[in-house]
Amino acid sequence: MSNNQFKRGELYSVINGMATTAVARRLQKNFRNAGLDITIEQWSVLYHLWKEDGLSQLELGNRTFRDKASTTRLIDNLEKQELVIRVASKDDRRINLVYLTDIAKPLQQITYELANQTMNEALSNISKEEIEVVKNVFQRVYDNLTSKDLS
Amino acid sequence: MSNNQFKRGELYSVINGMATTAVARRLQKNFRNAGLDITIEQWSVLYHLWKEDGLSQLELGNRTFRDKASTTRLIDNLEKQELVIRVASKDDRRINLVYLTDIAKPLQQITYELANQTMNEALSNISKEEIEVVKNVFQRVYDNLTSKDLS
DNA sequence: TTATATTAGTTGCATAACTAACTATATGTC
DNA sequence: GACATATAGTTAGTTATGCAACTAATATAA
Repeated sequence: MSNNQFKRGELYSVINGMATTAVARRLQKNFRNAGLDITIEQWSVLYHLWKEDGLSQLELGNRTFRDKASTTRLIDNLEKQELVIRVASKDDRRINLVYLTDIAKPLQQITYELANQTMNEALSNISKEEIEVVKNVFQRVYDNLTSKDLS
Repeated sequence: MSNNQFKRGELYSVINGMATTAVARRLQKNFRNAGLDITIEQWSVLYHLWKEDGLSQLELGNRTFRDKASTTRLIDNLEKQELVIRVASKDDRRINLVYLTDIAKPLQQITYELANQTMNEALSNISKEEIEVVKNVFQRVYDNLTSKDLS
């Protein structure tokens, strides 16, 4: 086992455990402290609906990197909290289009502010150039692992 | 909301959803294809025990970035699969020391190989310098969010 | 030395993840 | 039109996560 390989193994635990978990936990805590009763997973769905309302469940799953079973239950919970509603598509009745309710709409601004605030804390003392490298590396990692699928 | 801030909000979804999830899923798949019946979360615990056997549950939680409740249940499952055993410390009977069993020990080599192989796939075409930047950024993100705790 | 506080671990409750098997609707082919 | 196939979503089963409240053991302080 070469030294280079071992370093890559170490990187795995860095990537997967540490920083992203810390960011997620802090953002969740900031939501809670602000009296917002939503999870960051629910927020990730709302985030895409604020950008484009009325997406299908499958499209929401693609954009948030979830399989369809996970997406189903997240939307179950969002619907229970009356933040979204499912509407069967008229063109294709297999498809559920997901729409924001009037309860969800005003949450956009406050949650964006909390997310920005959290990222500012997380990324203070980190340069734009470094951020660009991270984004770029992550995109390429994603591409490396999804282009040729194993099944 | 400044343009810079918005970019940081975008970064959050990149960091948290995409690449790390893809790496975790691929590694899990590679374990399964090799006939290994362990989760990557269980592996993260074994990984630290292979480096240093007989850690306390709390110490294992610290090293794998989990709270003590999650650690308890992860070790419950590892114990059910007979991969580790709990031994009460003689010095302080509140403490459980966690030890690898003879079943777990031979898994080290094969899982390291699969992890390295997965990271090689994930990081092909990514330079050492870029990897260093990512590691460094993640360490600083973690430090930024854990030095001054909110509670 | 007894009362109080701290620490390590467990348990209950809720949310979320993935796989595999399932239902229902649409599409394609003969 | 009928049969096979593909697609969107749901459900069952298992594992994992976090918070809060709890127990048991140890340390501190009066």
